[in-house]
Amino acid sequence: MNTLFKAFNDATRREILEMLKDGDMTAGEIADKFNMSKPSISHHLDLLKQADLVVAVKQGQFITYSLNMTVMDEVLAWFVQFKSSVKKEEIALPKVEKPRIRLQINK
Amino acid sequence: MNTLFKAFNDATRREILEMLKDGDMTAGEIADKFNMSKPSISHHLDLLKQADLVVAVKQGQFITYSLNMTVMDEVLAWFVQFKSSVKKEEIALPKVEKPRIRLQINK
DNA sequence: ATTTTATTTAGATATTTGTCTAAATATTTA
DNA sequence: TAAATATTTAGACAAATATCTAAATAAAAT
Repeated sequence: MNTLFKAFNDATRREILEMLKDGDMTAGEIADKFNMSKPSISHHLDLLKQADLVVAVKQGQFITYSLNMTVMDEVLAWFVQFKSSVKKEEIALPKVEKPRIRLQINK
Repeated sequence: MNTLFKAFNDATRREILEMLKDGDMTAGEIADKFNMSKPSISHHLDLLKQADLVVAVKQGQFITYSLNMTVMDEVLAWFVQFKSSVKKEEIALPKVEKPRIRLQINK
């Protein structure tokens, strides 16, 4: 889970994932969409790969990246499981406020 | 989403969330469960609060933390939406391999 | 009123992360 | 075989992060 959450914790990487929803892309095509050096994008792709969120396939001199939905499902499952295992608390009764005004009896 | 993913990107913070599933806890109770200084835990609680994942309520000298499931639902929705908007690709036909052996006719 | 208890804020520091440029690798084209 | 193209690896550096100790704040107990 650690590697997975780390992968998600960056706007560029999340954008890459969003882009890959519409179909596979080569490293170069991905890099062209960003105002960032190719080595930087390469590094982001590496982190996504480490997290198993994407798969890289070498085709000649190109490397095509595609989404791995299996892992996406795992993350989803983590959240669903989390939600379902939350213990419902008794409804907390509203606390009675300390009165700001009180009856004063002067002798 | 940024603040949210940042909050999730730490094992200690995820553990705190898991702990709160079983019921509300004070800052001190939470800190006692970790081998880490109170200021550090306080900092983690602050990030969880910024992400709206927890709510802090001061009760006398104690501060009680509880889960905010609303935001959990938002994250879940993000993943569900992501999944549902993935375009299905045509099934890639297996590439025909370059034959390693071929019929040779010698004159 | 003073001390104790619960918690946070401030400031310092080591580690991790994101980015860059330059160089290396691998493949295709001329 | 040499040049061009696609991509990664290596190394440097600044910014962000997680952690700590010491000090500040605020409420409760003595």
